[in-house]
Amino acid sequence: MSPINLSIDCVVLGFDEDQKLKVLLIKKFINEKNDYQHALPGDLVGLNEDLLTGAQRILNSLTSIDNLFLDQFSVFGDPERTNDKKDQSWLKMYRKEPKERVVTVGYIALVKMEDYIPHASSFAIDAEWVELNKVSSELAFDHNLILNNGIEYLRNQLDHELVTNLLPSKFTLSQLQNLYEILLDQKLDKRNFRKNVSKDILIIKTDEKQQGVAHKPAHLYTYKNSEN
Amino acid sequence: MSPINLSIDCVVLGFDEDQKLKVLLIKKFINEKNDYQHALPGDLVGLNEDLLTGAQRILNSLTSIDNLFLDQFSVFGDPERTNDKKDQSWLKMYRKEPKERVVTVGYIALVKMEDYIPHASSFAIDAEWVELNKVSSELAFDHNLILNNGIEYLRNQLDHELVTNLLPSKFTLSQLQNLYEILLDQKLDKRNFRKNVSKDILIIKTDEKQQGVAHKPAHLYTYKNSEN
DNA sequence: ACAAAAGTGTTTTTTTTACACCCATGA
DNA sequence: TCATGGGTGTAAAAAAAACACTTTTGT
Repeated sequence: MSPINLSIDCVVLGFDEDQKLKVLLIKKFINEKNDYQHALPGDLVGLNEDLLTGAQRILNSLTSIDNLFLDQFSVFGDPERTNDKKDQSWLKMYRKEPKERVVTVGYIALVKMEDYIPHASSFAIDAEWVELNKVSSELAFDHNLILNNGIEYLRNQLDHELVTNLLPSKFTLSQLQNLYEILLDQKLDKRNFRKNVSKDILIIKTDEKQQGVAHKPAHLYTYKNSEN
Repeated sequence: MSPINLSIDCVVLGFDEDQKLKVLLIKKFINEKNDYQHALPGDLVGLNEDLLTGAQRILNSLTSIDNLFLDQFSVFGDPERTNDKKDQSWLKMYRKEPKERVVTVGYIALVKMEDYIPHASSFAIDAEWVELNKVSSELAFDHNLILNNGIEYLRNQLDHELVTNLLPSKFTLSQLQNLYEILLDQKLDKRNFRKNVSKDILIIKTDEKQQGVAHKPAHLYTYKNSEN
């Protein structure tokens, strides 16, 4: 019998029409008085469940979509990570052994927010997208740390395939650049950006153009997946 | 009660006079008939032990040196990873619940082999340095995978501080280059290598030279730690 | 004098960065 | 005709790669 519990916490990032990068947080009560706190969606790993499968299960149960990207980025094993008063308060409500240590594996996902229909899972009273710069600095457990680590990891992993997956199947280069800028939180040079994109043989110019925009319509591009 | 056990496995790399990169493996009996197998040094995490502390403890108990570098690189959580016949045979001898799942965190260390005095820990009948290309493809559990992942991670982490730590406090640039070549398993251009090194203000030329070599003696350099 | 490793610069190529104007459309 | 975002190329700078001969020492 080992008193170390293993959990997975998912940093689920999405972006939407208002051009903000958001993270999916759940809201949960930490006592009987309706006090609540926000947390990353996460849960204990199933007894016989592979970690990636577990991450997918947890993510899917919270977002009901297939993930576009899901990657393990770190383990958080500070023995004190669940000992904060608020965290203990919550654990006492939901876990048989609230004092047992929980080591958690961080997974990061990047999803199309428009595809997402949020529904809160068992102990979550709400699941909502929160702009990154509006995220409380007092998330449950060490979730602020996990979130920051996850974002940093993601920024190092960005590539055209991953990013185009967040766009409609036909997209403009400005949409793509804009998305990179949001994800990296950094302005990019338009001409240099297009020079790079043009070297990627998987990004293909279609015959179509934007319709009904009050300016010169942009060409639409598509990402050619290697299995196509 | 969670039946998931958490362990740490250390990929401890060292190199020595014969200019080979080696990994520290332990040898353990897998039955009563003196059949044995090799494995990475690893053990269960202490109940209340921080992961890095645990990695240091396990490494230290096996090598009796302070580590120069120790970094978490991945988690291995395949529920089947301990189910191989040989592995079960070993687990039956040493664990109360051999069928319980074990999730392991991979740590990588890089040490000066000359400082190392191997002594086998409890269940290890031997601890020895093995050349990388002579490592059995049948290490315990998923240790071949862990080893390969660790090496790849390490190669991406190399820098002058880390590498000079493996050398005597005064070293020649050829020694340094040679060490990079061993670690990267790749030849480097001498002039370009020295050009890079010369840009690093922490690598300092001393007044001394090699003594008693049958060729032009090389200058000795030293690495200036930021705390000096 | 020879063997062995030390030491040294220049050129080419590639990659990255900086930068400004005309175009097509809808309102 | 105007406002809006679309689209385009070149030059400079920086980084990376290729490449060969002379020097100093011990034997």
